[in-house]
Amino acid sequence: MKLDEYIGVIVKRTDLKLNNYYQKVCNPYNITIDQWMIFVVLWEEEGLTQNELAERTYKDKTNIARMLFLMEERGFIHRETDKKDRRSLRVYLTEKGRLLKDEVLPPSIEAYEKTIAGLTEEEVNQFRRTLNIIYENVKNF
Amino acid sequence: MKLDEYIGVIVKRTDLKLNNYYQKVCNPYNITIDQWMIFVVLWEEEGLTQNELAERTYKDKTNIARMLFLMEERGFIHRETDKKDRRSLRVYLTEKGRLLKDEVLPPSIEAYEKTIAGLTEEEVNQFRRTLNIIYENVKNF
DNA sequence: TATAATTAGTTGTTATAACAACAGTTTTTA
DNA sequence: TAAAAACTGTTGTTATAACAACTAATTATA
Repeated sequence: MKLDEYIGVIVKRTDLKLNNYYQKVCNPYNITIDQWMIFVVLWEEEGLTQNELAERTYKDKTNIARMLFLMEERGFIHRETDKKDRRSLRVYLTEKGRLLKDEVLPPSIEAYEKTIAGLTEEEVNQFRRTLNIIYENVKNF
Repeated sequence: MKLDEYIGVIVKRTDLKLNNYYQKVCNPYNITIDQWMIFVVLWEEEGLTQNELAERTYKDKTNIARMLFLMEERGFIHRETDKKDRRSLRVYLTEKGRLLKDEVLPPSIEAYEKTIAGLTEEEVNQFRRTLNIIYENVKNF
């Protein structure tokens, strides 16, 4: 079986390019693509715990912790210990982090449009469905 | 726009799980999933240069060099300077690397089957086509 | 043919991914 | 209610990803 026939290989190949592309969209704002993911979540809802952020971004809590450390250091977010459960840290945007939304969101959406250029809406939906089946097939291994 | 709506995000999410899955298939043989990719290429054709390997695995030549360094250290491959072009290193499997093929290939193919479980052949083909369009859309940014 | 440009691979740096082990806190349960 | 179990986040480690800067070898060109 040739390398390209493995679904994992072509998904990874595409993921890397998508990453590069979205990273370039983020570069003018000096954020990484993974920080961008955290921002997209926080722009919708602040005050999540690190665990909740990890779930929503499909990332490991270990790595989320380190990303948030960098984002805090750079003044985009701050973290507060939950009063009721002192194990949890709740994550809030700073003014700097909030202001980024209006700058970063338009080019993000534009990038999305370019990603699906040449595809019909039905093709995109079918793609999402199939990708989801594949995700479900492998997620518990 | 919600995080999950971005194609890049759901592709990455699936890629990570696929990676985890294939890594678990590789674990019994003490190789990483990225080393597995290099093996799959070398089992088909030895004597490629590092650049050629980088192209075929869609990886950066910098990273390929470091992966091959580890694989050489662990006795899976060896590298020989090309006689005609002394800049190039050609990569060959050792006996240890070659013997791995019969062990690793069957579970790899089995993993592929599990990946596409519940999908028709046409759905898989359509998925490959759409993924390819997305890849082409973003690869040059 | 001497110099410039290109090519192949390496080294250094910053960031993410996964996993194991750990500390402190909270919840279960015996 | 005291001990055990579960939970939240951190630290340490190994490996990959991307990029810039570099060495050495080869090819192009003036």
